[in-house]
Amino acid sequence: MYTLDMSVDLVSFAKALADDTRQEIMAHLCCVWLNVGEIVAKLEGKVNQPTVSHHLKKLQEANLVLTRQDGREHYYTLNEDAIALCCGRLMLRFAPQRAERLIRVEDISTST
Amino acid sequence: MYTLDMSVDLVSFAKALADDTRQEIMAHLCCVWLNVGEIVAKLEGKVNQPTVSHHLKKLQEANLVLTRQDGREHYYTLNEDAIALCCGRLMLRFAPQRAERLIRVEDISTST
DNA sequence: TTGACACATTGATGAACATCAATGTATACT
DNA sequence: AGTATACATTGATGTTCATCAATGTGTCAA
Repeated sequence: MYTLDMSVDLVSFAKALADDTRQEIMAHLCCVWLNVGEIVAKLEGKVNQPTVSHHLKKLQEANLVLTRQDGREHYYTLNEDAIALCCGRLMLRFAPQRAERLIRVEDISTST
Repeated sequence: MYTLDMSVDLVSFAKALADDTRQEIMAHLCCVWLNVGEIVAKLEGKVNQPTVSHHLKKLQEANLVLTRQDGREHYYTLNEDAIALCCGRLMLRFAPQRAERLIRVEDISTST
């Protein structure tokens, strides 16, 4: 059962997702831990390291990534629980008649 | 079964949601048809009519609202199908290990 | 401790965007 | 035809934001 205190408001969630580079980073972080250098490499010159760090900070502020430090290297991965919660709440709020057919409503808090 | 041609890419979807006023308008349009004047009234002076028209245009470009004209009045409501599709695809892409427990995967296109 | 490495932070710059007053356009009424 | 209504569009303005070069901070290795 998800509770509100681990949540993120839906505007912040949308803002965190509202950038092409950030979604590309997120796709690379799905189900795997990568450090910053590896992420920069995956982006193949599209952006530089400070830009990646900037986006990682934004994602962290939105609670969409988990962090682990190992020596000098900082590893990131997606916070699937938070993402699934936000997606579920988005659907409940803006597509409630579809949501009731698609998702396990009892697992998502319905309070605003 | 949803198909890709009615879809919206997930960055555009997020950008459409990435504004406080727009989400407030969307909340008012959930499961009900309202014309522009009624939406302006619901916002209680927060923004003016041109701003509401601007946001409605953005939502329409993102395919998140349906439109109907009746005389001089233009009515809007949420496009729940498109919203549910985008939420489902977001979950499949960024929280796949949660999505497989929560949603009817067979109803959502998995192609990129 | 000195040098190299991994990453974060700062400051500057240009682009995207929300907002509104003013105006345009289409519809309805008389 | 003429006026009023409902909404869209335009142009201007201030803000938010993505990006990068330069620099700072912490960690490892010799």
